[in-house]
Amino acid sequence: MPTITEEVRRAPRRDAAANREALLAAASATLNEHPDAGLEAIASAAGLSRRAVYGHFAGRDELIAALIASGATRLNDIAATLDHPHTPTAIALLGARLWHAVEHVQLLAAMAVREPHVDQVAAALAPVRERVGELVTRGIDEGALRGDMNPQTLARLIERAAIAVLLEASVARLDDAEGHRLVMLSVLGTAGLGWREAGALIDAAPELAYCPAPAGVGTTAGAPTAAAPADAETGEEARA
Amino acid sequence: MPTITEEVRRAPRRDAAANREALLAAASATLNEHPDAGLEAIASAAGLSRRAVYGHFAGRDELIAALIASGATRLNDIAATLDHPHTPTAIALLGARLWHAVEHVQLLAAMAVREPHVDQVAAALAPVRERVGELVTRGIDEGALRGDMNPQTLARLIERAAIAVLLEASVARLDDAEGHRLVMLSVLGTAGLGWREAGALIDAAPELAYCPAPAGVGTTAGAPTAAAPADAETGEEARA
DNA sequence: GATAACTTGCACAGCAGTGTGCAAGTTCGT
DNA sequence: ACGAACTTGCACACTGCTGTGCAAGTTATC
Repeated sequence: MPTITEEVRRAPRRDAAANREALLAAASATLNEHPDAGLEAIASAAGLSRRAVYGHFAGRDELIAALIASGATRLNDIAATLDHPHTPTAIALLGARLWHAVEHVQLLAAMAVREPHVDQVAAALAPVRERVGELVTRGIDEGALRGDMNPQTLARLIERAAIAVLLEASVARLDDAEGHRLVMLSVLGTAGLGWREAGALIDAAPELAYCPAPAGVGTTAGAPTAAAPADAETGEEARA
Repeated sequence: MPTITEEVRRAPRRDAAANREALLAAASATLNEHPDAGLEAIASAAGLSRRAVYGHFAGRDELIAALIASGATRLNDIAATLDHPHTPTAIALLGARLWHAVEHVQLLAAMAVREPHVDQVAAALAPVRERVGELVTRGIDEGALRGDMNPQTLARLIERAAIAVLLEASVARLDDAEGHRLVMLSVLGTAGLGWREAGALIDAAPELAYCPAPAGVGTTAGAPTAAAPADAETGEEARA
């Protein structure tokens, strides 16, 4: 007897939650290709009508807000559950991990420039920024990272370097292994390491080696023309 | 007697051209802060009414198109009138030169992500891309740049590294000298040089030294609340 | 100072998107 | 199979922008 307040109410239908997820997934996919896509496009990509969206979200902004929150959580988790005694390795590792969340990064990056959401993205991503800031400061103190610029600035540049590769991934058709290595190289280069040094570091550290996709899921960068349900890809699975 | 076809027509008023320039300048300033600003905002920033805009441009898109074209010309010129036997120096120099055209780069970068203009920006910027591609290829062949990635890819990453700094300039308040050095460091780092190596290179090459603003013009990054005419900045001056 | 060039203000049409209300349908849970 | 949960389709109001027409004003130029 699930009394909510004082009324006997039937449990919500299971497909409702499923549709909500479908909407989020479709929104993620659609907005990655057309960041200004309307609710119509998103809804129909999820196999629903525009009207149905308002049954799950208060409106467009709330839908996107949920998307941002979910993406940011993912990225923040990545940054939080990560460390390595050798700071450059830690930073490369961070880049590599981000590679496995490309779509999220791409989406967040797109929204970080679209007016209603700028502040929200910035706020939601504060933890990662914080973490990167720590790593960079530590690295500079150890003399393991470049000592010729402000830690804050360096942190932002590293962040942008990573994003640059992840965005480039959509243009140039990078396969998983390429992308994996490229983010690390780019990030390390920005961090001050010479290219041979960076390459050697990556090849030496087993943690940084590329291990092919765990299952058959496949982190596709080029999206499937939308309209593909693509269920479980919003907030699940996280293993080393 | 200025007969155009067969009618005697008075020469166009001089202030019309001035207003056109004012519009372009205002648009540049306004769009740099609010990339989605409407014609109303732009026009009034230029001291004109929205209606007057249509006397100079067919519409919003054409106004922006003009802006893009002008900005791209500037950047293409920079890339064209530039070379140095030492490839890394050439690349650093390119970065440094771009620093003196921050506003243009910022604007172009913003428009390169706004739907109606994506293709146009890409097309207009082809020459710079071409040039960067040449330099990178040359550098790799010489062994002066990193040899661990596709030239095309490296070129794009260097491009993005430069843009990253120029965008960061708006956030962190970088003064001219800082920015100048930072772009070069960032670009060289992405190109594969270690940070000490890059620093040494910059300090050694007199071409790369920062020489303060030529006149009292000042390439301000933080915009002057718009409404500033800022006349000659469309397509002039190019020296070695 | 006449006159064309240019600006203004307003009114209007149009478009694309959002958010709502409601009646009718479909589908899941019990 | 009943009923609630959920979806649909349509209609509508509303917002914020673009683009146009026109009459009346201002201003540079001849």
